[in-house]
Amino acid sequence: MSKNIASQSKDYASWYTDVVIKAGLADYGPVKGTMVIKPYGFALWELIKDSFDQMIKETGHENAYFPLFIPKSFLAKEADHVEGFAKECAVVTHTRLKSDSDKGIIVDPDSRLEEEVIVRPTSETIIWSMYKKWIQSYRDLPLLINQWANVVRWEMRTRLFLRTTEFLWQEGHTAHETYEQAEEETLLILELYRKLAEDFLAMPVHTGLKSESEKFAGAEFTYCIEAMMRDKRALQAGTSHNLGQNFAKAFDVKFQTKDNVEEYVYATSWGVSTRLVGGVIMTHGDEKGLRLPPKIAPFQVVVIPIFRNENDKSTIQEYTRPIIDDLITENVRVHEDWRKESPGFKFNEWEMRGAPIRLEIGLRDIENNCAIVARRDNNEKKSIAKNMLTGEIISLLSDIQSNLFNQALQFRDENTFRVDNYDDFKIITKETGGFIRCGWDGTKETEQAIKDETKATIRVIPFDENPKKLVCVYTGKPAKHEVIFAKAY
RNA sequence: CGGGGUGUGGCGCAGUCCGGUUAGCGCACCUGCUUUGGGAGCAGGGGGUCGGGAGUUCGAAUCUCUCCACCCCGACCA
Repeated sequence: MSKNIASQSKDYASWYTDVVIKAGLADYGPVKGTMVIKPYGFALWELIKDSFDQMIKETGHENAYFPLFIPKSFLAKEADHVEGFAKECAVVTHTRLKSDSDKGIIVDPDSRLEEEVIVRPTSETIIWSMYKKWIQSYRDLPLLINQWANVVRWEMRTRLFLRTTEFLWQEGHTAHETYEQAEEETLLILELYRKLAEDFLAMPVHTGLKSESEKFAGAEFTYCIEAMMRDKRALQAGTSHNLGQNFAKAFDVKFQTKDNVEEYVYATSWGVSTRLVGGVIMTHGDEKGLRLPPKIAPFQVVVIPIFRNENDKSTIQEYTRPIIDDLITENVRVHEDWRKESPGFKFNEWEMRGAPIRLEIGLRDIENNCAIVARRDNNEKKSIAKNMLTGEIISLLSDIQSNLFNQALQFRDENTFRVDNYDDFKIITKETGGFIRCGWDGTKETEQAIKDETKATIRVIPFDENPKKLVCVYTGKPAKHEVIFAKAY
């Protein structure tokens, strides 16, 4: 157990906050609910971002940027959409401040805007207002645009990375000729999200459909990836929406088909956010702090030199230089820690910060022509000959990557329960925690009743569902779907 | 928005009940020396409108009033 952070098993919430702050990922901003993403945390986000950016570019998407400010009236054009976001919109009503002898600086009442402007909580409306200008013919389709941006949702309760007033994300907005093409796009992106989560973040996810009540405001269908955190709660890690013609109709976006018929465009939108960083922390972290999957770790290898004096220091520098150069040549992200702190202090600190591999090099190793390699995922530590180091480290990194995934998968499986009666359901939600796989009669009423009584919600109707022969866990009627219930973030 | 709590160097706290020296402790920070293979030691040093305002008093971190901020727990959310 670490000296500086709360115990994960005893106080999960404090553990999480401690790790985020003390590992240097983020800090609180001065406005309630805002956060500063510090360099180490931002490097982590950038690696996630770059991985996904490459995936969408490979599948024909292009990046663009739309404005932060949206006319208030735009939001109202799609009924469900406005309903979903109205309660959490930041609104710009004035454009000037002025100094006041009593109160210092005040909002200048003369600067009130005629049409108030909202800060985007998401960009469907402004993007579709533009798509109307850009789309006339089937030749303009599909239109596959993504943007990396910040959005603002004025939340009541916030938590670093998981729910902040302002957060960073990507939002893809595509336009298609047919419903089928939109559906295909929605599922393609969901698959990329699965890949991002599982292959890069080493975070196993369930893929599937959201229930009617959990879907995005304005969507026909919402698909999602859903992960289990180490406190056994669920985290929605990404969503992909088939918007049908809802926004096309709201913004009057029509195109001419090959047959010269006018038709509304079919749309999708999809997003993942900095919440993924929270997911990584809560999927892999342990009592010592973070454990970062090598593919997204800002520093895959941290070199800790062990020296007594300036003389030792230069000897070690000389010995270490080619080792590091070799790793860098192989595209390994290396960090050297030459600070004055003691080696023990650095060991603990880099363990807390989740560096996958620590490379210890002292005079003793130079004598033996080797170095000590310690892995964060399972605490193994061994001496490796100098000429074997690069190869060994590269294979270790991929080993750590898959080990973290397997550990997380095993944890999820151990905490997933198949249940066929409501008594067991209640016991698990109340005492055990975890995912519950069970039958559901498909009604809103049942879903709501279960939520009210147990706080568990339908996280996902998984693609691999098999509702035949199942009964609804609540009503006992034949199940329409097999679903996963859990308490969620 | 309801319930609870906390505001004192950068961080964490003591002191507040019962007013009275120069507001104290730990961590962090700076300097020097000795250390360095699992969170180093010693010595010296810097840093405070005690959340803001008003009041009571010879005297307020401490008592009164008031405002503000933040945190935790509940209803909504990527």
